[in-house]
Amino acid sequence: MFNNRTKIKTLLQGNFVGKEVTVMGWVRTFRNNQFIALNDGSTNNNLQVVIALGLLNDETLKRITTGASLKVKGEIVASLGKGQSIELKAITIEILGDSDAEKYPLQPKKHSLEFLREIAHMRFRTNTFGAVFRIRHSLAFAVHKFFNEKGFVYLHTPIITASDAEGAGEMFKVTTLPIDGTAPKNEDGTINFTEDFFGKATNLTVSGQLEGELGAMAFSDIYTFGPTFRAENSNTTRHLAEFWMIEPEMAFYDIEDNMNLAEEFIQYLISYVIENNKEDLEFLDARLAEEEKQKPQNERQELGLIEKLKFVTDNKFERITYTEAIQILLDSPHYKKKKFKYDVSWGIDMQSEHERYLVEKHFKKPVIVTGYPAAIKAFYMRLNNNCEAGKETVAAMDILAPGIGEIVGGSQREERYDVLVKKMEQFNIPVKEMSWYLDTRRFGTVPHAGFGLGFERMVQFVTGMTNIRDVIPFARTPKNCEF
RNA sequence: UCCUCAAUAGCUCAGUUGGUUAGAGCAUCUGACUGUUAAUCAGAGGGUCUCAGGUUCAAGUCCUGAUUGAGGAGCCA
Repeated sequence: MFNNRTKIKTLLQGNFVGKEVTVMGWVRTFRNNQFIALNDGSTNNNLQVVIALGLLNDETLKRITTGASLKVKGEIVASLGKGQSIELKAITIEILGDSDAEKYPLQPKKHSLEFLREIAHMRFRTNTFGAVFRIRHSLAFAVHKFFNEKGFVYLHTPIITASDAEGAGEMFKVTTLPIDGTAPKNEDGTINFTEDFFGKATNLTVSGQLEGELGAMAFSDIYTFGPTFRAENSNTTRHLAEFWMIEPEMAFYDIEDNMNLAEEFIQYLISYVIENNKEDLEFLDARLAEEEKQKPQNERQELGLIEKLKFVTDNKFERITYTEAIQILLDSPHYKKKKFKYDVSWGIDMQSEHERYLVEKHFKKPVIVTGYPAAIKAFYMRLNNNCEAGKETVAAMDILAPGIGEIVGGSQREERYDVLVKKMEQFNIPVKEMSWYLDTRRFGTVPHAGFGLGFERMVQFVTGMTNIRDVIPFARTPKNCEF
């Protein structure tokens, strides 16, 4: 029986002084042959275990090394030392698992994030990653809580898909055919997929949106939350080959409703973490402040992490149209001094530098941009009424966050059958293969909208971690699929 | 995929103009120390200088290529 122990979080929160308890955890440091900093992952804080002189023989003392796992029975007492309010006076100590100090990679010192990434299987045991992944959990839980409270249905859209019409980037192929060149071929030399497992070419999903729309046409409001795959050769701090995405889809919503929901959603998620991960946020806040100190003054963030999060929950997001955004850029001193690498004019797909300027320099808070040119956005986005010829726009919305860039991409969907089919033809989408999608527009079509939120980018925003590979347990990126 | 930069002890990094035996802090090991806070003090061990070529009397240092990593760009969430 192991489960009669008390978690360290519980001990530090409650009033246990004078009580006898059993704790289990891993040694973070062992000082003076007397003080163990024990951590069990329930909280960022350690419990100090005190060993009285003579309790253990020398041989056992030597086995208490960084990383070893212990079972300690003892009495909770008010701490004599200054760094903590309570500590555990050990009665018995059992070493559950030794940790060879010469080989254990984590030392009681600061490690670089790059090094910890290489030992991702061990990095959960550090303060930083402990905090990051407890927050990641809280965010995931809050996602379900938010939508459940609003009556949304959690829909599991497929991970293996035959639809290649989404156009959201390169896909990973899924097949059971041999890859050594002996796969069955058609007369023209292409692979004969009718002999493949599914009888057709299949891929890992790049988005659950199209299937999500089918659900919304019955349940009114649905959301998906699952893994998503992109085979792009992207080497950046904000892209992964395997990531998690949340895609709500709502019937009887227009673009305005969509924006309201997305804003409320993001603010809810942040508030949940502020309330439930106070210590983890405080740790990350201090860590970030320390890092900021290393930077030259003009590159430093104005707000600390917690201040930034509170600012986002307490203030409305800025809402502007694409046309207004372009005008702001054209009027900016930055543009007039020719500091943009890429030119600005109506119709361009805004570059990172443009989005960063709007969010980080001009507004200094999350910005929702709507009404993008139809030509640069996906086929399913609703064409706006009364557009000037040659300046057609769609009811798209992107939410841009400081430091992260695009955190949400969404739109009101094109519900008019004729307009949608015409759009698909323009975008070279095979109308025939997509008839299941078009059925929603044939039978009881309604105005509807939805968006996709990159979960890891959200975790980045909340934790202040600058590299997306540090907010997912085991990052999959080009040339990297360890563990 | 493109651009820039980097790779030296377990980790973080120094290594001068190409020159003799490649250094430091932390970690580890040995010893001391029983109210420590990434404990402290004394001593010791620890190197295929990423890999493959090349230039040179001589390469950690210069050149070419590869690999890996970081930052930026594109693609996007």
